[in-house]
Amino acid sequence: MKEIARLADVSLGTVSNVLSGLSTVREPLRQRVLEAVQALDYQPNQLARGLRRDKTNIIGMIISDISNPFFPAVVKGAEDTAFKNGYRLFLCNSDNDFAKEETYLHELQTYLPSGLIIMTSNINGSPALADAYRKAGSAVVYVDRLPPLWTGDTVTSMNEQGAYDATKYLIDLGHRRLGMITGSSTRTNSDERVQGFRRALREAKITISPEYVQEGYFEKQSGYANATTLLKLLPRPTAIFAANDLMAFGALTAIRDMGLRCPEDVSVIGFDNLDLAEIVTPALTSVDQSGYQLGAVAAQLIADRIRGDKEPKHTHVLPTALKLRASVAPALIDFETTVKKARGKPAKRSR
Amino acid sequence: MKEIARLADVSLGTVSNVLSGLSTVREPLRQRVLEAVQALDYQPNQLARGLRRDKTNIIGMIISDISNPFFPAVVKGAEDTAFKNGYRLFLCNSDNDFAKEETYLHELQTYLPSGLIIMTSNINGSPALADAYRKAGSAVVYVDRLPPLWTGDTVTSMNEQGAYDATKYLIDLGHRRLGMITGSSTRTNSDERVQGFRRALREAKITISPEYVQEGYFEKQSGYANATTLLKLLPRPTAIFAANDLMAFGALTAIRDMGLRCPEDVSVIGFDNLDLAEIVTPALTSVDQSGYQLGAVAAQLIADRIRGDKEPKHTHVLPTALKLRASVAPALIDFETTVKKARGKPAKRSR
DNA sequence: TTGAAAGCGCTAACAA
DNA sequence: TTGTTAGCGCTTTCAA
Repeated sequence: MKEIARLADVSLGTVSNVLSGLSTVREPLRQRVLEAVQALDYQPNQLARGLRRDKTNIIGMIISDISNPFFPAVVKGAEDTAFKNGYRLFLCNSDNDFAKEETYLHELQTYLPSGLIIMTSNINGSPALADAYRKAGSAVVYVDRLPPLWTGDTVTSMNEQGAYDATKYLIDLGHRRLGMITGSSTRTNSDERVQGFRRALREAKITISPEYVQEGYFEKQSGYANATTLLKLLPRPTAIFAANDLMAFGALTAIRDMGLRCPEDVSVIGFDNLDLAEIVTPALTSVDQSGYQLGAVAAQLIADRIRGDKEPKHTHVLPTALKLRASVAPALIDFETTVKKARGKPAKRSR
Repeated sequence: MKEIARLADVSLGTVSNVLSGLSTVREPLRQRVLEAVQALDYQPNQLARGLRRDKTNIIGMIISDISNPFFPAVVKGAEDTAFKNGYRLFLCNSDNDFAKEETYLHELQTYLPSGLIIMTSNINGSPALADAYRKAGSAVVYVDRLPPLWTGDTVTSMNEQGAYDATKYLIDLGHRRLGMITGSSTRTNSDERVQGFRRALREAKITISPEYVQEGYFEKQSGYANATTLLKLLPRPTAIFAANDLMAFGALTAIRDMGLRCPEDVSVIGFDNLDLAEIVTPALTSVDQSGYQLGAVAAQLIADRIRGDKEPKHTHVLPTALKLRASVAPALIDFETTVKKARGKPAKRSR
């Protein structure tokens, strides 16, 4: 910057004013400065600028597991929107390791980012740290998974409704013995999906015993293992709703490995509508949520906050949509259940 | 930091010395400082530290497309290794947009990172910028895709050999009419895979006309489109080698959509050995490359460089391995070709 | 409208 | 062994 000042024969302050675009610098001077900037291929030192301004153009984004194929879309949405608004997205992958998440959270803050987008790996842990960001003047948004204690801005999908829609679809096709593979119970999005599943059952007056809802952890192997457990239950479920696509993929493999067929013997629905849902065989029916939108809305929220939005709290909930594919078929006429009903009803009446 | 100095009743310099761990501070003082650090939950301002030290603990990583499912493994490998060495990985996604890559490259540099790991989106563009990093004292490694003009450290997989192995495997199974879907020609890794393919053909004295090698761009749709083109050729290829798994997935769909069967009518091999290669139907035979290792080696290279490694140039080339799955079958006895040979040979002799 | 100068939080050279 | 101080590159008063 000194060099520029020398080359353009102005003071440091003038160079700064030109670069900040803010001030009232006379045109000839401005030109000289800009030429010097060009000539020297100057880039302002963001470290010094940030130190002085008490704020950088960084938006930090913490994600819990970059391997989960749902996340890239979220990152892309956040990235695009942040970039357009002049911010740079710095991604930190916590690898589902909460200690790592804390380290990143602590350290990232000392880079004085303008904002923080966080898909936490532990909904019980971070709000205190995130609050420190807010106190320091950074905008914070939780995305996808919300710690109950968090009182600030959030962006999520309609998890409950999406799960409800998927379950209702199965019920409408005649399925009565439904199984579900949930995500980890430390994730609110999983809980909401379970609630949607249960609401649909309740409305249809279907009761299932607890072992028909198995807890997984959002990964393929977990879908495989839990589907295997579900399919060994008697009576066997005719349909499985998995809380995400990865687990649904695992379920498809489990079904095949047990000598069963999807959808003839067991229907499967996932959640996320990953690109791959179309590729697997059979193509997977899935609840679509827009990861891109999730990220884009979060980044926009931060940009707005920085520009002075003072609303007490934004709570964005984005719509989902059921994508119908080949992994679901109508339930076969269910002899066993029919017989039981026939036996059961008189018994009920006789009370 | 001032507060700490006050609380521990020492000077700023002493606090700094304790925090840097370097100096000879008497134990009682050291304790007082550390207690104060605890009490105030102090985190050093990395902006100020970086500005002063002329270097931060950031390793920047630029990837061209976070949606490509091969990349997360690379990122994870880099992340783990960087973190263990005390560096923080900041990821920038250029979205295959070279202008964006340039912007990130320019701006990231002014954060004075210790290192830069780059999977470029354009092998012709960035070495000049990357050289600026080296001049500024940051270690730079190119991963996966290497600009020909780059003279520094690199980490890649054995693309040529992997492709050779895959092709030879097909040839050994009797395939003679082979098709290939390449990646974009601006990527060196794609070129190397084409070379491996051609070497195997050459060694087996198989010649194919140019239209049996179609140029794709590493995405699923591109695999679909190019496979469709290949399968319309006469004689139809009995096997297709795709330069990555995503394109191979597209090819599988194309085969099905044309009413053909894999592997009975057409065998398919991909490259990358994504997790999903096991999930698709039929399970995809693929050349495995370790993304995790690619990233880990790159990050280690940077850590070593920062610690003073002065070797002129490191060129790591990691092994690949062919993973056999259901998408390949032996070639059927090939009547058409046999007839041609029978006709051709006498003709040749008569010359 | 422009220039001079203080200071952001930290490190490192030097003095005590 | 500890304290003092200059200064990293920039922004932002304030004065000219």
